[in-house]
Amino acid sequence: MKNYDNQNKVLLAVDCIIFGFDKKNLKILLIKRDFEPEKGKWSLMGGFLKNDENLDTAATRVLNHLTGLDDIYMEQLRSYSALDRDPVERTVSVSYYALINIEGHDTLNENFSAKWFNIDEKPDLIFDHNLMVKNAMSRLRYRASTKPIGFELLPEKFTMKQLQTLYEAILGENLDKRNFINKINGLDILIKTDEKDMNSSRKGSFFYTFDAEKYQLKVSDGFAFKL
Amino acid sequence: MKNYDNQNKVLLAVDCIIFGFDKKNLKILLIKRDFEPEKGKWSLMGGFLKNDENLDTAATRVLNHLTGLDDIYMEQLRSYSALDRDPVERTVSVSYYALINIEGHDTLNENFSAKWFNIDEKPDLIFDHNLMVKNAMSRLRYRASTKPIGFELLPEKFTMKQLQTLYEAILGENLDKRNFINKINGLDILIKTDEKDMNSSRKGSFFYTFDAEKYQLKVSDGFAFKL
DNA sequence: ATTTGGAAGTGTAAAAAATACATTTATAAA
DNA sequence: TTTATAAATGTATTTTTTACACTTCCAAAT
Repeated sequence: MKNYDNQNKVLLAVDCIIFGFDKKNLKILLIKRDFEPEKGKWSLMGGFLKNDENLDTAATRVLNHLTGLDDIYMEQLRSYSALDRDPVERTVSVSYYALINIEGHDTLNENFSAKWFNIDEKPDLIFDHNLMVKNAMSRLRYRASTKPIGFELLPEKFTMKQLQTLYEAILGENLDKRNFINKINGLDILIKTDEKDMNSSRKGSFFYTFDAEKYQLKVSDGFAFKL
Repeated sequence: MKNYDNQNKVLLAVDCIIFGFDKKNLKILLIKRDFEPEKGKWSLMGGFLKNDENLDTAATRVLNHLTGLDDIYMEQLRSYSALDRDPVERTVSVSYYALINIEGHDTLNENFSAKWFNIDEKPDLIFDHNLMVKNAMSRLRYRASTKPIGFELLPEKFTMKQLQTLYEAILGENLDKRNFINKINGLDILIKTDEKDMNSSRKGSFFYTFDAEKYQLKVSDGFAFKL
């Protein structure tokens, strides 16, 4: 047998839910369609799987094409295969989410009309993209409580307040400042620098950095991140 | 624009990780390939997506084809797309897991050489199916602790011991009998029948049933299953 | 009728984790 | 030097989780 004859092939796409954080709000990157159908509506950035790449590669390519960024945290979510999900042609799509530290990396490919939206001000999207975003949010919430992926969204140096604000945005609830700090400090994976952010207050607040090496060491000693 | 021209199409398959429980052991249903390549090796049950069905439908069809069963709990897991994962032809596969109450439902389609294996006696599988099973186990563990899916694997009436044995098999660890019972009873979603299972001991142990209605009511009141 | 063996059934104390909560401190600007 | 404002800090309480051992019930054997 040389190949699987007479089986239906299908168009396979990837769609990226791109999350970012600007020190205050959790954001999502969307593009405005400038072609039919649904011209003028907002959508996720996507692309078709090519014969010479796997899905992770395709998702990375699509993200890179829009943002120019490499080495971004991405994770496959799930497949969407409703028969009529794309009115143009039957297409199955696999969603991925990406976490971007917006700081400095806000230069987007001009060929797309892309825009960052606050997650709670997201416009209505085409096809089943609203559902994809909803599912991505729920995965993000889960992941953020079991892996320190939150740090992917922050600049190298961040304040406790920024970290807490980010987690509040992800979890969608307010957290008690003292309990939050106690818990984070208990994890023992942050380094307190001697620099201060003087923008937010007169007193200034210390910058921290995430200690990836220490984190990895702890993980290999059986430590499991749990926020 | 009528369709997406010049884009590569791909074969899309579903592969099913079929879990069962026989009152003692967590099991997985595998089929023996009677064609090349890898003839004689064990594999997951799978099939190709057809043009007129979505992935859930395809997975349900594949499962039904092998077991004759309908109305089985299935959940999509993830996609596997390595370029060389199937030596015959480039194929992307979406894995699903199913939970079957083996009790009485052990008649399998004779056209496949299918066999139930204890999960810890699983043979080596073809392609990337070992990885699929590993990932399915980890999803099963997570789901079993956040949704009462364990009950899908049990017959309508079951003893506390059977339920505990099942959860031990899923979680891969021994649980304290009293703590387990206290926790389950605390959930208040079981009905204690006045029948006893006289097979396991002279004293006999009471049968319980899962109260799906009560569970649904509690869920809509904001209750979240957490074991 | 009595004994026996073995799983079923049951509760509590201790430890750990999560939560609720209010005052002091540092600094720039007025 | 006063003031305004966010940063920083600790503890008591409640809830959850864990550890742990004896009694009960019944069929089978005597």
